[in-house]
Amino acid sequence: MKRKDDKKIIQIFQAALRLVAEKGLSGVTMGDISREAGIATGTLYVYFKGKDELINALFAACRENSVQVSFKGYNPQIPFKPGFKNIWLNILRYKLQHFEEVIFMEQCYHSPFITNDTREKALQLSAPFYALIDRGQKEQLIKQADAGLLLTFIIGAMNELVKQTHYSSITLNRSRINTAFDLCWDALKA
Amino acid sequence: MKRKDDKKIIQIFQAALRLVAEKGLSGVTMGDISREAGIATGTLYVYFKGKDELINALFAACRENSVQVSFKGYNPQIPFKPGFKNIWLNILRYKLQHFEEVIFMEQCYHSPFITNDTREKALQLSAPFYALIDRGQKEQLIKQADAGLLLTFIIGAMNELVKQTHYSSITLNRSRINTAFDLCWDALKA
DNA sequence: AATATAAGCGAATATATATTCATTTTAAAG
DNA sequence: CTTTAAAATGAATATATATTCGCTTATATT
Repeated sequence: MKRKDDKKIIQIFQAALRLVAEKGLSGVTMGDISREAGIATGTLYVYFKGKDELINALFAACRENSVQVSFKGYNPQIPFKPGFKNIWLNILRYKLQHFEEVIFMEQCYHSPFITNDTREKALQLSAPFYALIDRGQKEQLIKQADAGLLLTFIIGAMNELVKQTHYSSITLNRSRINTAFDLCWDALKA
Repeated sequence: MKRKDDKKIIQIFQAALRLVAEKGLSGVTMGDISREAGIATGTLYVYFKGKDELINALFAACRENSVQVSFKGYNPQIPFKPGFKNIWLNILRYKLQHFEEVIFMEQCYHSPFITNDTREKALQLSAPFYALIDRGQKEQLIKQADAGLLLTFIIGAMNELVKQTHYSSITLNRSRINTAFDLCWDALKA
């Protein structure tokens, strides 16, 4: 007896991510994915019921992974601003290093592939971010505006930064990163 | 003899926009578009050589239109901040009223449909925005950071705001709009 | 009003893509 | 080492989609 190979799922996911970032969700076929992953097309159907399931599983995996990474090293003991910056940098680093995920998630949001259930579950994972904003507001450090609005601002700006960085191939050096963070912080601060 | 009908092109474009916003670029077929536009599938090919040309033409039209609208009412005579806010509001209004275009443009960017040529031309239309930032910097009103970075911030935050508004169906009332603008301005101001 | 010319049509065709399945390969268990 | 069950394969099939084309309809021009 042979066991399903977890490594193969990762191969499949990475192949799909690479291809979607390059050609968009509309331009990627099951055949493309299998070729890029170095397996036969039929094998995809051993791991996933079909294209829908594959895309939904990948979407969920990306979302979970990204939330996990964001709070790495976060400790509520340390003061808000450095703690916030740590998270901000975690997210930025992650998105720069996993550019394909940024594009994939963006493309997915308006595709018929993603089910409402998958969407819902992704949304629920945002809770820690709301809690973070809440802390900053309780400490009177950031504006008393709707947390959703503030998060929208932070994430929207960062996503666009990551995309612009990727296309322009301007290297995002330390100075540029700090400038970007200052823009973000000045926007938020009370 | 019968002439090609400009109104029909608009019908086709609007149908395509509606469908892409709903189902994503990957989920929209030529058949869908013709049905939604109320014409026969073959007629699409009277107006466009094929799907590629249709998508590229729509992309270019959206981009031109949005730049046009942005600077409506702008007058370099009036002080920078209200002039800037006017433009910011123009863009926000436009994006809220033409949500399908926001999604369509986003989806297109990473699709194999859009040619490099189309992409290039879209980029060139950004010149007036760079000029605007330049003015603000010369007047010492906004930060002396790279203009591309500042624009990225403004546009990224706004796009996300528009999307979040649409999904959450939180109405963006005057107070919320002003809060959002303040976030933006506080980020930029010197 | 007659004619010419292009738009408009949609079923038929060509093409691309997802999915299945009979067969082969792999590796765990006895 | 043999057996066995599941994974892996990829050509074959089913399905979906883009595109074409012979024909009809509309309307400018004479």
